[in-house]
Order: sequence, then C-alpha cells, then structure tokens
Amino acid sequence: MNVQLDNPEKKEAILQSTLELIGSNGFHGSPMSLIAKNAGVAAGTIYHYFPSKEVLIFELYAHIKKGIEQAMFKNDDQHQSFQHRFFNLFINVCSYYIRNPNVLTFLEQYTSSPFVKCNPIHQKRNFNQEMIDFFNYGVENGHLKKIDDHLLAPVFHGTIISTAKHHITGRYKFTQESLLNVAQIIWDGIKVNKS
Amino acid sequence: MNVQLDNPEKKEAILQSTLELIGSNGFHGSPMSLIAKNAGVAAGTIYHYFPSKEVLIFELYAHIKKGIEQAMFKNDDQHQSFQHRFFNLFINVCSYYIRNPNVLTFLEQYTSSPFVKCNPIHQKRNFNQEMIDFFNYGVENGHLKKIDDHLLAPVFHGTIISTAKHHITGRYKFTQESLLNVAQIIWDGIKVNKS
DNA sequence: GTTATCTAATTGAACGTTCATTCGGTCGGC
DNA sequence: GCCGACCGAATGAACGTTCAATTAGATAAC
Repeated sequence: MNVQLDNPEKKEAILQSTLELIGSNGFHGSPMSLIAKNAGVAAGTIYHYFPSKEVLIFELYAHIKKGIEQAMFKNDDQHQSFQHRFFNLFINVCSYYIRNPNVLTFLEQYTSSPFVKCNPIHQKRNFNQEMIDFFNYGVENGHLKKIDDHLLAPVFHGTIISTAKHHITGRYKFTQESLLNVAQIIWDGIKVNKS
Repeated sequence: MNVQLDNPEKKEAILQSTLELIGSNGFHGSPMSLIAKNAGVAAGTIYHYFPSKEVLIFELYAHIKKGIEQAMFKNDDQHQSFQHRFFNLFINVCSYYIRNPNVLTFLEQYTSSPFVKCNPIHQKRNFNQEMIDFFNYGVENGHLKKIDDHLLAPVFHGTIISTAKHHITGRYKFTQESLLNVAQIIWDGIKVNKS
C-alpha cells in the first residue's frame, strides 16, 4: 500500500539543522537538544526519524554526497571538448562548496573522524571515484598526460577544497575569473602538449 | 636563579598523547581521562601544565605548527634552481604528513572546528604564509607565471594534503617517484614556459 | 649523617554539568 | 475512540574540572 508515513519535510529539516550546526559549531557544540530546537522539533522527535545520533550523521553524509554528485556533472556534455568539460567540472564542484560552506566544513570534520571507519557506505564508490573515471577517460583518449588517475584526483579535488576554503575563510575572494585561473594551472599541468 | 620548574618531558608526553588520541579517535573519543592514561599521568596532572582542555589543544596546534615549519624548508638552498627548491618543498611537506598521519588528521579536525575562530594565534602568520612568500619570490623572479600568489598556495597545499590523505588511507601507495610525478603536474602548470 | 621542614608536583576520587536517549503522556486525524 | 506522530521532562552515563591528600625532592637544623 506504500502509505505516506512520517513527514518527509520534518526529516529534511532535521538533516538541514544538523548540517548547519555541525558546519558552524563542529561536532561538539551540536547536541541533539540544539539540533532539535534549530529544526523546530522536540528532542524526542529526532528519534522518531533516526535511531541514534550516529545514524543521523551517517544519513547526513549520504544526503550530502548525493547533492555533490548531482552538482558535479551539471551541464556536462560529452560532445564538448574535454578541456571544456574539465573546466566545467572544476567550477561546478568548487562553486558548490562555496555556495554551501557548511557542506565543506562538515565533510572535513566527518572524513577525518572515526565515523568513517565504521560506516559501511565508505566501502562503496564515492564521488572521488566519479572523478577518477572522468580522468581515466581523459587519459585513455589522449587528452591528458599518461599519469595514473589516482594521482590526478588528489591534485584536482585537493585544489578545489583548498581553494573553496580560502574563499570561505575570507583569505581571498575568488571571482569566477580567478577560479578559472586556478583551474587553468591544473589544466596546464595535466594536458597533453600538442606540438 | 632560573629554577627548573615542572617537568618538560611530562608536558611533552601530554601533548603527544593528545595528538595520538585526537589523531585516531577524533575530538570526541579523546576525553581528558584517556589523554591522561595514555600519557602515563593522572587526570589532575594535566591541569598542572594546562589550564583547560581548550588551551591544551591550542598549545598542541602551536607545537605542530612549529614542527611543520621546521620540516618545510629542510635542505632548502637559495643557490639551487627554483624548480629544485619547489620539488624539495613539495616532498618535504608531503612526506612530513605521511610520516605523521596524526598531524594531518588533527589539523583537519582543528582547522574546521570552532577552535580556530577564538585562538589568537591565527591572527599571526601561519605556515601557509611562508608558502605564499616562496611563490611570490618565484613570480617576481620570473620562474613562475604571473599568477596571484594567493591562487598558487591553495593549489600547492591542497594537493599535498589530498595526496598525503590518499596515501594514509591506503587508497594509493605513493612512492618517492610518484610523489615527484604529482609535484611535476603542478610545476608544469605554474612554471614559465621558456621558448 | 641524620632528622625535620618546607615546597611543589602528583594523585584520583568526587563534583557538577552536559549530553544522548528514553518514555509516559498529549494531540489530531480518521 | 483508536493510532501514530509528536512532545519534553526525566534518566543515567560520560565528561571536564576541582581539591584534599600524598609523595618526592630539596633545604635547613642539629
């Protein structure tokens, strides 16, 4: 019968509240009582949607992962030049982090916490893997230097994260143009030099 | 008369214990009681050396910062080519993180936590600034493309962190040679192409 | 050389607080 | 009047911190 149980909006509100609080206050500084208040529900209600805080955070991670994966290949068009697709990917991910600073902060906290070690989701493909596939395609089709795709992904994702962090912390205000300049640095480093 | 107060070794042991625990268990999962036990002292003793857990973590950050700064410019020789110095810097920092995974994990947790916001040390120059100076020198002396040094630092440091993390998590085992390959990508992206 | 005295380092049980989680009860739709 | 979503005070475990008591070591007195 697939009855409409619970309230999906409330579940979403709890996830959003958790992201906001962890994003700005860290894991500590985000007690369930605050998450509840911030979401506009009672403390006990959270346990109606999530069995524990741990699972709540697992689900939040999965939720965020989905969001990034959607943003990542937005406007990607296999008919366009690989260089064009590369720049598009870079801008997509970087501006997603800049628009959602809480996501970046949460991910940083999450991935270097012991949560990762016990969450089965991490056995599966993560969005890093999607990038590796993309670079692999570039190498095999002669767009990129013959570098192991496991080397390319760290350069790419590390740069994006670090750039977005610089922007968010206000150390440097990136414009669309300066973001492209950063992407250009990497592109110049990995592209095949056609002589 | 400069009497020898306290026990510097004990203070060091407490800092080291804190780094180990936060590195492998995160901030949560590192209660003072465990830090004490791991350091081989009683809980109360920590408060003889540090007024609070917060200050303990501040001092640990300063301690780590000093270690990185020392490693960073090891064997740096201004008489060698800029390219040589660049590769040296890259390898120094990257292998430091690989040799001290707890440092990397701690820094990730620390820099994306609210600690940063209230620690006055962050008003001062950090090791990122040292990198910016280095790149600035490279640009002004015609070794590097005319790119804002604030753009270069994120590419550089972000790549290093991401590379070290890939190595530590075991996703990819970098050799000295493959580390040099990664450095080469960036170098190719930022060097001046002498025609 | 021995004993007494003082000081500072160290201990760990105890305290008060905060937190995740529980549960008896309320409310609204059907 | 039944059911399930929802509430929020209550619970107990865990935590950071305190402090009275103990120890270690140095100095002084004899």
